[in-house]
Amino acid sequence: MRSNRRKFKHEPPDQRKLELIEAALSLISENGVKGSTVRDIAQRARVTQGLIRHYFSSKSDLILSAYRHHMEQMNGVTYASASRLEGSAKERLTAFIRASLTPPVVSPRAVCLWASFLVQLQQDANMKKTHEETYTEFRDHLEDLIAAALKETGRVVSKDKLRYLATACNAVIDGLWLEGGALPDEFASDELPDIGLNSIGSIIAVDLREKVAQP
Amino acid sequence: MRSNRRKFKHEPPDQRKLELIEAALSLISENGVKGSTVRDIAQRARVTQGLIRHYFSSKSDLILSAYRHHMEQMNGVTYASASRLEGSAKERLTAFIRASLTPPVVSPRAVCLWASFLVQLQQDANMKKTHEETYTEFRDHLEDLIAAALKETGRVVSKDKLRYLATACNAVIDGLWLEGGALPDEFASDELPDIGLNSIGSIIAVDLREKVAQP
DNA sequence: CGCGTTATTATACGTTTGTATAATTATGAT
DNA sequence: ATCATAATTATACAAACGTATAATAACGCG
Repeated sequence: MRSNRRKFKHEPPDQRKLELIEAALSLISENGVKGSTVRDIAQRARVTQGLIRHYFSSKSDLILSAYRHHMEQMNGVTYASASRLEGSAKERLTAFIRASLTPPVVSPRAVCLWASFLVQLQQDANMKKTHEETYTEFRDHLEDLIAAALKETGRVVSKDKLRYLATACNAVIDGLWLEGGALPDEFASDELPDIGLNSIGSIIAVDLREKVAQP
Repeated sequence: MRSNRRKFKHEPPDQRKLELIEAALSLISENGVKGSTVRDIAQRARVTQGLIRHYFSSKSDLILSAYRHHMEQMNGVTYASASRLEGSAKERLTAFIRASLTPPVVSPRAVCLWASFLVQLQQDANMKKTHEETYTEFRDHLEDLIAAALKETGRVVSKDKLRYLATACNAVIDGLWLEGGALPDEFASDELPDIGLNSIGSIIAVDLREKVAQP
């Protein structure tokens, strides 16, 4: 009897794992975590469902891996923008804000993923831990950049005041990020970073507006 | 033979319906939409699951009703704060921002509900319509208040500039709302409206501070 | 080429889910 | 008190779900 079995290729384990994670993320952004079944995820990755159990001990294990991967990617993009610059503290802060308010960080996908994962955070202690780590990391990074930018202009602020400013700036970034991702058609391509730089500039009293190229 | 059947009381239909909606909302804020089964919802409302089908044609009908109820309530609280004031435009804008950044609008429950519903918006056309209506309503309300406050100080801005300012202010409110709800322990009771009033005041160049408050 | 290993497919199982329908109880009008 | 009606409970069912296990095909190594 002829075999009806699907043909398949052995992929390097890390690559297959990544494919499953990518399939999971794209589906979760569309249907949420509970709305993304292991069968759906396997189908999108073009494998059969049993394979998921071969690479991940359970569905929630896959979800956690996908969450970590996504957060690392988002934060990575943002941090890289600020750290590869050799310029002034003000320029690094500007680059950081700009990266936070530009695709791929700002995107419907990212907002939907954030919303989908939020529900799980309440129930999965491992995810909650990952969340707190990445959030604190981002917030401290922003606080350092603000402190450096203020110092650069000769200003010294108390620890409390610095925390206050970082919280406000962080909220502005989050808000713009949220709106930009939730309503992608409402904003012109440069509008979001523009609003962000102006607003944060107002809050910390540092002019972050980027000048037109000098003659 | 003695009946094992549960005793029950007839409730006024509207009240029972509201109880089911409240049970649904509280459960959705904990477990998401897909994570809240009709059995769970019925149990929290202390009725049996069949009753849900008696009041709602399907689960998604109940979800839509719950979403509408929640949004009306949130917007209602905010609008009431600004409209019952007879004071200046600046005072009304301040009250509006303050209400948007104070419980019950700011709360873990509200943020979780927002996140849970966001996923459904992509798939349910009725919910999407309700969403766009309530969002536009809020945003226009804010824009009107900003316009009035600017006019009060003798300033006139273009339509585009006004839209720009409203978008930025809206984003600040959203961001602070998000952070306040997601991290309720990070903020002292008056910190959130304080940051909001300062930041928005900076953006539109109107001093909204009610007292000497900045640390 | 043959062979062990493991990546992959295929099938099966028990539970939960939304929905449908039947059976009963409470309530208000007569 | 009785009766009709609406509210509520109880039960049933097919589909979908996460998980477990068995079968097979691809691959690297001798």
